Amino acid sequence: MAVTMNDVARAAGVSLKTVSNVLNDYEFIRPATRQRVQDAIAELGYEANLTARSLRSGKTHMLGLVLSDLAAPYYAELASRLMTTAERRGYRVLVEQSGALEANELGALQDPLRQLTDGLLFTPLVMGADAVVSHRGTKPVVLLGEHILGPRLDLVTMRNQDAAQALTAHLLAGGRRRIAVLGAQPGESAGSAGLRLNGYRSALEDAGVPFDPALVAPGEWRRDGGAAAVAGLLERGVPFDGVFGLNDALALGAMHELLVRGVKVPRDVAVVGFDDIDEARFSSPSLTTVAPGMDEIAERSIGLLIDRIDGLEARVDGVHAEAGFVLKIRDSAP
Amino acid sequence: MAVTMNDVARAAGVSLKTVSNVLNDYEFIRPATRQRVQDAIAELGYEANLTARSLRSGKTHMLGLVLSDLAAPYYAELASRLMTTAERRGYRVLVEQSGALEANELGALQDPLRQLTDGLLFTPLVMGADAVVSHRGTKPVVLLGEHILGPRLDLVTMRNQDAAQALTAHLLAGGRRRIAVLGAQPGESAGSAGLRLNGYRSALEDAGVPFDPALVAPGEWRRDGGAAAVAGLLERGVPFDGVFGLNDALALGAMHELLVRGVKVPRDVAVVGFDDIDEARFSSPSLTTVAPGMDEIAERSIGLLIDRIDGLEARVDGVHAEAGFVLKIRDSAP
DNA sequence: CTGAAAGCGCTTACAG
DNA sequence: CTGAAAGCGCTTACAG
Repeated sequence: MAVTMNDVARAAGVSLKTVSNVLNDYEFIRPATRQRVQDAIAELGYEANLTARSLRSGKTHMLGLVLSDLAAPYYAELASRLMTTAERRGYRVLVEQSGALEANELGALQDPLRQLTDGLLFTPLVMGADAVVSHRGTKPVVLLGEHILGPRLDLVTMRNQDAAQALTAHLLAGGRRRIAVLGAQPGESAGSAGLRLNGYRSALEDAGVPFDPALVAPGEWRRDGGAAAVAGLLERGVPFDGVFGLNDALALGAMHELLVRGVKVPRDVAVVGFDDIDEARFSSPSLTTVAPGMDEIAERSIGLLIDRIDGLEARVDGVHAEAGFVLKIRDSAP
Repeated sequence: MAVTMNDVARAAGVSLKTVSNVLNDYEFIRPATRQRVQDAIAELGYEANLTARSLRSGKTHMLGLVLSDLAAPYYAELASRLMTTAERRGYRVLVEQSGALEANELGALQDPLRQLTDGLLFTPLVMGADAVVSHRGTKPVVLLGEHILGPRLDLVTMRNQDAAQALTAHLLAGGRRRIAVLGAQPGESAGSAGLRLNGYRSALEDAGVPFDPALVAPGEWRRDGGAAAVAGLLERGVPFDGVFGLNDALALGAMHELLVRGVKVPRDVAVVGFDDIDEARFSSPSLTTVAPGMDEIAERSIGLLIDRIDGLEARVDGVHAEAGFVLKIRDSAP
């Protein structure tokens, strides 16, 4: 079998505890003793057994990450960054996909696999705040996004409303007056969709442009959802000269559909998205969008979660953090 | 603390072993006994401690997945599918990014974290076969992709050469004669790049078109790599009427760069990629590419790895599996 | 069919 | 500064 701490202790002529002390950087060890132990470790090629360590210590140094779909570009980029950030802090990330199904979101929260993590980064798309609070268990949970806002929940988010308002204002400044919104219900006011829609409405109001619910088209936040939503508007004969996809995937799908149907972008219709995924720089035309501070979101959510795990952050109320955003003006809406 | 098996045993009036038997679906238990145990489990809300189970059994029911970058669309889509497939078989996937750096690839292979997995899916981009063989350790490793071909290594791959040949033949049939290749060195013959380049050359040969090394441009397999590679060709004044991006990201980046510079696609230059990522359907123009059987790759690699773990697959030589491919003709190269 | 015991490889009070 | 002992919560031979 593998080399154990016992083997190391025997080889170094010390007790188990002393080996453990060396391994855990305990301060008060005689240098000579420490050296003997380290030599024995090197010679035997000893490697700590992580499972045994977890069983005894109750710590795993893993963080869970629950998101709807890792194949969605925004989540893929976010997950990649979260993993890099966590690694720098000595943690690994275990990803789970919920498919944006309420049963799976609840399942992820109650999954026995949470035993293998010290805390959870959770992006609930359908679960309500109360349900999260009552099922989150005893380990720290930090929410990403904003479907859910509960005073008792930690949350790291982006400036959805302000960024959406800035995007819409940009379209209005370019002379657009009938701006379709893709990915929301007309009356929606909660969650990322609702907040972004609010921002859109504020910008309209500021410009004295009336809100037309006929311009709001629901759709899955994917490329095919954007294509279908814009196709629906065209087929219903709703006139528009701008499109705001509530995320880049929606906007890119919509842009494709417009171009296929011979509608020129941006001449006939200007298009903007939200997220600034890498693809936005390389679409044709390139996509005007907003960069929601993904690095900051990754940094702060990992930091907050680890602080909760370590007990460095002990506020009973939820901590709320919000990243800054940057408008990215490109060719789809110059 | 949490409810343990001991608590359950006491509540049910049986021994620890009997509880364990019930939990592990041991066959020969008196129905009444099983019932009493199950009632106790339900009543106490007992949940098995996965760490303790792993420590004792040596199994974790986790698979490692090492890839270069989770934010790359092909890998994001692959990882998503591998996770779904593994879950159906009772396994979870722990992802690690190597950044395509040899040190990180080696690090992933030797990472203590491998203790937490029963086997590894590994996509080496720079490591050689010998290095993998000598550092893979004792647990099963299945390779994805083909930078590496060693008779002693399990490998699940795609038909790189045949698919590349079919794509190139399609461009040739459309009358293109000077087809640039992005993402390879002119003399490359190993790895995905080499195999795809071989396919390209076979198709040229079949058509009696001479191979021109000046048409082969290296570049990172990303959108920006494709844009830079095609810009280089244009600036060097190399004439071409077709572009084969060795993956979709390269092709999409190149297409963007061409369009920005006023080169019409497909009129002036036809563009094809490789992978059939979701984005390929929604670019403008949509991208002609090849779907390399990702579902099949996910299914077979997970299946093979689990068979190795369970000892159901015991061949000493590496098992090699190859998924089928489908050409996707779209507007960038009709 | 079920039980009592050992042990997976660590960390953690408790002594000294 | 270091040691001997207990124990985290399971599974696994070994008996019977």
